[in-house]
Amino acid sequence: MHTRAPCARMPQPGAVPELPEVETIVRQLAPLVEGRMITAAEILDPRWSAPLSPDELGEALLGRRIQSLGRRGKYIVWELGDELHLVQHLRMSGVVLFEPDREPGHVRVRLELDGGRAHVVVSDARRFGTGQLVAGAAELELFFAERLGLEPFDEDFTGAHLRALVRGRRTPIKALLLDQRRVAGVGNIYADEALFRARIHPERRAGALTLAQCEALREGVIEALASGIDARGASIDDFRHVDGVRGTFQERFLVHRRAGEPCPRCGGEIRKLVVAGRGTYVCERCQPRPRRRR
DNA sequence: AGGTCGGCCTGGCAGC
DNA sequence: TGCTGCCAGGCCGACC
Repeated sequence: MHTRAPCARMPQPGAVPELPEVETIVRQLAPLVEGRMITAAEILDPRWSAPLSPDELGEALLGRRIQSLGRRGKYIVWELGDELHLVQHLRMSGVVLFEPDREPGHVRVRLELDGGRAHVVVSDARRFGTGQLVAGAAELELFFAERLGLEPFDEDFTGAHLRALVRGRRTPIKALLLDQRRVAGVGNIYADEALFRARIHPERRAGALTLAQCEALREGVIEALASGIDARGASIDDFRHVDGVRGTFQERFLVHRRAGEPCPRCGGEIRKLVVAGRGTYVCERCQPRPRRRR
């Protein structure tokens, strides 16, 4: 049992890795693993390696040199040479640790690098995380093309681009933001923060947004994500840096998980709703509720 | 074909 | 105190 400062009003459970959390991991881990060789690979959970068996995936990783570590959406991409890639997703509770002081719980993967000079451990309490091999540069492109829209920091991610994405869509704007095929990397936390910044109600019909609102939303998404990266991610429950340290973005949430607290902009009360099946936090004074229509 | 919903999974919490 | 049950939530596939 490690000591943990008792935290008043600490919401549980939570924080899932989204773009800023994955970016934080990749930035920290890349210089520690790039150029190193995988000299042992132990996969302890067949769900992680599926459809390959743990042995098959372990075998494929063995003897590979890590060329580079990158991110696309919420995926971590391990480039292993000869156009082979390990595409890793942390899903709900995945954590990647480098040389952990203590053995963490729920270890699913253990990589030994350079004959034991370094170790990487993947821990994942809820077991949704995955690692799959994608062979070929074109195949990797296709893998992401089928699953992910533009990166929010791509220069083509503009208000006009968003306007084109939402056109004719009747789904709530929050559901659209959470759809990785439309916008890559935004999850529940950053969707709430981005919509608050843009003063748009999460239940607003996507297709009803004006160009000006799409431009504001683009700004909101980028500012929320950049702020999250700057704070090295949010740790409510599971998320940790590669050295086990917590992120700090949860301290900077404007509305997310702040039901009952005053809005930082107008002082009105922050409310919790359910939108697209997700806990959703909103200041309905700053983000006016859409009029009922059909 | 766009939209919605259930399943996967488990720690932690509420409720009794 | 200890047990049960319920919830979160990314992504995928089934369904309408």
